[in-house]
Amino acid sequence: MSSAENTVSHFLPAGDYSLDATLSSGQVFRWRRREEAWEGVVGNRWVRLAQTRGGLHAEAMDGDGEWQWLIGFLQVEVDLKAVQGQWPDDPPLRAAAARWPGLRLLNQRPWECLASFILSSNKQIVQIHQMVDELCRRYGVPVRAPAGAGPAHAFPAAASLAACSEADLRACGLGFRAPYLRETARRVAQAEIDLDGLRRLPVQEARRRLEGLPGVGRKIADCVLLFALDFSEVFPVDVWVEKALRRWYFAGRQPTRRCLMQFAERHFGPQGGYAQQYLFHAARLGSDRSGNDWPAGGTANNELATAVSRGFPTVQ
DNA sequence: GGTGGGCCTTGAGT
DNA sequence: AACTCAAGGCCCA
Repeated sequence: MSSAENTVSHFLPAGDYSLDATLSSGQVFRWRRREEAWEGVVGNRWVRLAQTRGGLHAEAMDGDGEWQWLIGFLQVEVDLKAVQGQWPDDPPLRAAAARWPGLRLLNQRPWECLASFILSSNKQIVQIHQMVDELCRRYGVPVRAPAGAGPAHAFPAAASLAACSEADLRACGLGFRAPYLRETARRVAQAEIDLDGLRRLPVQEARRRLEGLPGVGRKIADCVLLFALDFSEVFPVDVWVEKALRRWYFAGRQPTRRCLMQFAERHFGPQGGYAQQYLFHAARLGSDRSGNDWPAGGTANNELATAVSRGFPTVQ
């Protein structure tokens, strides 16, 4: 029992969980690192997380003693080695798994995930943080948190954002995304689309319905399918992942974007989403300011990785 | 029917 | 102080 500020503590065993890699890997946009811990809000609960020996230390406000809301979000019970065992055995994935042990996919609530990624278009991660924070501060329900703690608002309900004017949303810095978010919020609030119900559909149909929402194209639909709707095979291709694929799997060739998508779908398999997260992390963090590429000493690795895609047509 | 380019807002980084 | 660029979507040729 923590002595501070009426919080309760819980230990989540997980030998291979990297809080730093997971919470900073661009899946979620409102976690804040404070001292040696991470603070955020899951649903309507404030929580502080810290890496400890053999697992995670969680601290929340007094509750009913149930922690499933957090266990489910963090996916601590997923067997990471088993997931990686379903990957194809290729050098970039091997190297990424070795360099970022414990990088995990989270399981987000669909509405928050969808809304956040509508805001992500053509924005850097820090800017997405700012937009989401401002939306939560203005339109999110306050949640109980220790005095002076990090974010203390739930993510705004769809109905709350649907009730905003476009100008209200632009005031949060959304720019041209404001009307997209407003209209999508309206459709969700009025049950014109059932986000949770998409889980029961074939992936192509779920994707098609998401792409029918304004501000949602293939990339953002795929993020929601993977990060919130349990479609573990979905492989979102953004600019970073596209760079990674071209560099590490198609060195010296110029595949079309469509070709890359087909290769990814075929090559990475039923746990392709997890593979994508590692490649994304590697592409984004793996090259330093001097321009050195990753994996280090990459020539041999690149040749091996390129061999993986050898014979795969780069046109059509 | 698929592809490529311009445009859309904003602010952080340089 | 400009200027570029950023986990894209949309519209058009």
